[in-house]
Order: sequence, then C-alpha cells, then structure tokens
Amino acid sequence: MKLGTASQNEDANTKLQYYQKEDQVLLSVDCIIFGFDEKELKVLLVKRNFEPEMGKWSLIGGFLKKSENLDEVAIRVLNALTGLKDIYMEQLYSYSRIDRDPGQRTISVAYYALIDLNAKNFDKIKIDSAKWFEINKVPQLIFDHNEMIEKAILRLRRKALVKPIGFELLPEKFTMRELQSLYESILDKKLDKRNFINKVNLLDILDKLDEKDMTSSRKGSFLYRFNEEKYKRKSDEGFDFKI
Amino acid sequence: MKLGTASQNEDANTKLQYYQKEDQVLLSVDCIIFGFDEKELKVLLVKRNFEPEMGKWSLIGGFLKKSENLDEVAIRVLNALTGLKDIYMEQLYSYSRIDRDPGQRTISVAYYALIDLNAKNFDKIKIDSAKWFEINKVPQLIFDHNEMIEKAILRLRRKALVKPIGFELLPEKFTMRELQSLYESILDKKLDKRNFINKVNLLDILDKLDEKDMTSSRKGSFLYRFNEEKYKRKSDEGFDFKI
DNA sequence: ACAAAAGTGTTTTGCTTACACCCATGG
DNA sequence: CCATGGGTGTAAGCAAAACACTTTTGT
Repeated sequence: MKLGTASQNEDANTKLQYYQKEDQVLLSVDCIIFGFDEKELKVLLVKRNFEPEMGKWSLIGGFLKKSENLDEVAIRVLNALTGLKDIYMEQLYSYSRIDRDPGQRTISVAYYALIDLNAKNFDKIKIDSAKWFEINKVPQLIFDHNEMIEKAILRLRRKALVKPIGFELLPEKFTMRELQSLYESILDKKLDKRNFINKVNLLDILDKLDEKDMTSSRKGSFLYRFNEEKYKRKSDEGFDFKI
Repeated sequence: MKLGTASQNEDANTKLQYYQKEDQVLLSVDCIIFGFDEKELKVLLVKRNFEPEMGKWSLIGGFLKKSENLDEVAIRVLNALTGLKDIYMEQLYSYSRIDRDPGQRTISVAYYALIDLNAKNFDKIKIDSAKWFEINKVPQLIFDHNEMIEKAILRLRRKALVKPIGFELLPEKFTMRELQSLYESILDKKLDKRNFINKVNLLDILDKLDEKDMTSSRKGSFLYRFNEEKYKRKSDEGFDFKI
C-alpha cells in the first residue's frame, strides 16, 4: 500500500471512531429549471399528482444515493423530467431547516438549470403534470421551494451580468431583440435598444449570420450566434464579460 | 388538528413511502475562518494533533446532528474552537465528491466566518494546535479543504466590494490605512490612497472619531467607526455600498 | 533637521446613459 | 402607402483613475 494512501486512511480511521455516533440524514436535490419563452423567463414546476394536494406545486427533486455526488443527482433529476443532457446547471444553496420536510429530516441542496425552450425540448417533458410558470407568477410551493426560486432568480440575475450564461436560455440562433428581451426579463427592467446593442457589439463574442428571422416583423431581423471559442479566447486574455 | 397542518402531513406521508429506500449520509460543516492581522488576511487552521500526520492541517469542522440546521452547526463549530459568538458567517458551497472523505461517505457544507483578530480574541482560541496562515501561504490540507478556501477567498473578494462585510474583520475602531490594507489584501491589489479615502468618505457610513491611533506613526492617524445604523438607513433608501 | 507615515484635490479618461429618426417589408 | 418592428450614432453626465505635495511629530 502506498504511503499516501496509508496516510489518508489514518485520517479516516481517526475520524471513524467518531463516525459511529454521528447522525445520518437524507440528502435531496431540488432543481429550479429556468426557460425563456415568449419574452418571459419561466420556471418548470410539477404538480403533485395524487390526492389531496392536487393544487400543490413543487420543484422537481430526488434523493442522493451513496453512489452519486450532488451534481450527478441534479443531472439525473433533470434528465428524468426533461430527457435533456448537457444542460447548464449550478449549485445554489443548501436548505436545512429542521422541519422543512415534515416527513423526515431532509437537507436539500438546490440547483438551478438553464434550458432552451425554443428548441423542440418542449416535446421531451416526460411528466404530464409539469408546467411552465412565469417567474413572477409562481404559485405557493411545498416546503421552502419558493425561497429557493427567489434565491435562484437573484443568482441568475447577478451572474447573467458577468458571465455569458444567458445564451443557455436561447436557441443557437437568436435575434438581438430576443437577447435583449431575455436580459430584460432576467433583470426585470427595460433596457435601451441602442445601448444594449452597442454594448453587445463591443463585447465582440457573437457571430452575425446572413440569415434573418422573418417571423417577428416584415423587415425581418438578423440572427446571431454565440461564439464560445471567441469568448474563451478573449477571457483567457483577460477580457471580462459585462452587460 | 388544523387543516394546514394536516395538508403538510399528507405531503410528508406520501413522500414517506419512498423515504425508506433512500440512502442516508453523514453531513458535516467545515468552516473557513478569516482574520485580518498585521496587514494580512489569514485563515485559521488546525493541526491534526495525533500521529502520524502531525504535518497535516485541516479546516475545523463538525457533523450535523438531527437537532440542528446547518447554520447552527457552523456556529457551534466556530464557538467550540474560538469561544466566539455572534460572528459573521455565510454558507459557501456543498462538497460531495464520493471519495472526498476516505473514511465514510460524507457530504460537507463549507461556511466562512469573518472575525476580528485585533480584539483580544486571540486569547480565546481553545485549541492549541490552531494556527493562523496567510491566505497565500496555506499548506496542503486534507480532503478538498484547499478547494474550499479558494472558493471562500473568491466569495469574500466579490462580496466585500458590494457589502460592508470588511468591517467584521476589523476592530470597532480602525484607521483609514487599516481599512485600506484590509481591502488591499482581500482584493490582492494595491489601491490608491486618495481615491480610496475619497470613495469611503463618499459612502458616508463611517464616524470619524476624535481619537488617534499613535502606534503606527508619529503623527498618528484618526480612528473611524462603522456606523451600522447609518448604513442600514441609507440602504433602505436605495443606496448601494460599492468600493 | 529629518525620517516616516498621514492627510488632502484636481484633472483626465472612459464608461454609462439619454435620446430620435430612417429603413425595409408585407399587407 | 402605411403600419410594424429593425436598425443605427452622438452628446452629456458621471464615476473611476491618475497623480504630488504638505503636515505632524518623535527622535
């Protein structure tokens, strides 16, 4: 056995003598799924589909198994509901109020995910009782789930200003107006069209395509694509994303 | 029994049928304790005081009991080491790598705390094997503790720019130069003396005292005190702290 | 008198904000 | 030909950054 390994086990064993008396708890992951559609930022909720409490909505969640880390639980939970993989997710916060789950002592780690609704992802939602809610029309949820969503919105709002995570909510090709609408609904305030475009162009991380989206107006509006390689290159050179 | 309570229990019981098969795990809290002393930001670490591994340092930590929430564990752990109460603490992130603790599957929630070293808090450290390390001279730690400290530094750096948490690291009365040194070591960059003072004065949340600190120079330098009431009043009126 | 740290304002620069008109097209 | 949304540039205001000399006092 290698020395390094032996050392580690010493640590472990020393700690182990205490392990026996320590309490074990259930650990769950609850997932706030954001989507952007029709100029509105939305969250995906599931209705508890058993009586009573037909009227009670909840985040999707699942329990941690000993064979998984938290990120893996979040991925599994998201995939079980939506069928999606390779989705942007981020750990948010851990909730541990003693009576938060009246059933059994459960600590829950909240994650949030950003998905592109405009793709045909809609079709993939596997649970009938799932429904999208505009973020300012979220109903009362079980446990501390409303609190989780509030925190997720604040986190998204802060982070979208300094990291290009907004693009995760848009289809690959999008118009400037869509991008602006997205930011307006994330930040919950109107932005000036010219200032917004000037800023985005200054960042120089989008490719302007030759195609136009003709659905939104007669004139049509140009489509853009986020150039991730360019963004990474510029980031490495000390460039800071800032909207 | 009230209707509301009954409803909650319905939820709980329905969920309960699944609870039986779910894995339970140990949950620990590890605490990054920051202090500021002699112009340097430091973290408090404990040496594993049993052979072997005398050379291995670690954050302080403890396991969650079913009777506590995470914040309470953090408070208890901090108090056990330092004897301090009413300390600024914030939940940082949860670490769940499967083999992070070779002893037993443990998920750890990291917290960070800001304490004032300059007060006589030094005396209160209850564990002989505890030692302060400059944040850029942290030794190799057990498990993922180095990773936790890195994240805590980044969080502190971000947050100190937009919330007046820096004062938690200073004594009640402090000089402008101490405040500037603190920010310099948190942000890890030199700041311009005049610009810094101008900015701080503009915030208008400090009281300038009549006393001077005579230890740092012949001329002596004026002492200031953070006026929390003033800060809160201004915050309520929409003022944003920003350094 | 001098060393050592404290204290003090102004100018320049860059970024953020405000703001209004023409364009292209489908109906 | 007109209604609708798309596209474009500049000026003003404000916040951030650069910058150097005088003051105090213990030795």
